[in-house]
Amino acid sequence: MGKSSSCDEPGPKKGPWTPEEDQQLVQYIQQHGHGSWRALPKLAGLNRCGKSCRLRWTNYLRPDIKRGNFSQDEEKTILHLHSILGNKWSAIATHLDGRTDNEIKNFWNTHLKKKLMKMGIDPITHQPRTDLFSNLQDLLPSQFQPLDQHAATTLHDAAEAVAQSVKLQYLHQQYLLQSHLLNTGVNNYIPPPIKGNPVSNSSQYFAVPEIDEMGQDSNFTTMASSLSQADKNPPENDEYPPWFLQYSSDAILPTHFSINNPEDACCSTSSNGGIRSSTSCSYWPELFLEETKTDYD
DNA sequence: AAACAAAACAACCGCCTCCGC
DNA sequence: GGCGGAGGCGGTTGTTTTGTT
Repeated sequence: MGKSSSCDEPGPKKGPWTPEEDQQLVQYIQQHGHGSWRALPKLAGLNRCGKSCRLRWTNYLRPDIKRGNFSQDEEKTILHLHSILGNKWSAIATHLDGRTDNEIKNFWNTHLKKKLMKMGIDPITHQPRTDLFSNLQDLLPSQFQPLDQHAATTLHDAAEAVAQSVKLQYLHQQYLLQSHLLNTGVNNYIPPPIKGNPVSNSSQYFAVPEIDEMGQDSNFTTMASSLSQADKNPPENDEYPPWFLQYSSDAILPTHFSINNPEDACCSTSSNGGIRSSTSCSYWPELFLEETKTDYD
């Protein structure tokens, strides 16, 4: 720590590399190998510090570097590995041929992080952003707070809140399933059976607003549709990533709301004068079970 | 077409770990 | 075991490119 390096000394050029410098560096390494990075600049006739040369070579000039946009598969791999490894860019890079840690890091910071946040997922923990839900609660008028006895009389606003909640859950579920799919290498993943009382397999249950705007792809739409089907070949519990199981046990659908507008959300509700109601959600395995409320009166 | 903003990317910096002495 | 040099890593900054008004 605090040691001087060749880069700390005054003299060596900094900033963007010129094509001539690139050529000099490539030529030297091709002929002699890089050897000692510290000694390389002098030997190659470059007015750069060794560290700068190493970075330029490993991040840009190396012949095996893959340029261009990240593919869907690469994106999924990064998401999955990041959920396990965190910001260990070099470790992640070892799983992606031709991609450098720097490139992956940049891609994460400029694309994936924002994408996850947009989906309501904390990019650090890969868990749902609970702050969104607490904010949602804050936004509700006081008469709609969960314990309020009269909340059920204003179903429309409550349903909107649930729809938001459900949408975020849905988007998160997409993410989990994509990650699981990647993890298991299964191309036609059929989720486990749905507990409770699935309402129907009507397509309306997949009409979640703004899915396309949130980066939905057609493959996943197909997979999501399969969620309403009967169990065919469910994976064993231990095949799920740990965070999937944890999330599944932490269903956060508000329990004192009722929905009277199923096409606005992914749930269906039967109600009894707005006082007693039940809500069934049909396509999140073990996540949205049938909720029956009887405590209002 | 110009100005400005946002996004993307390359490069730098400080710190850490490893390894030889 | 301690020290110091070299290389590596992750965070951050600076520059360039692209998009928008």
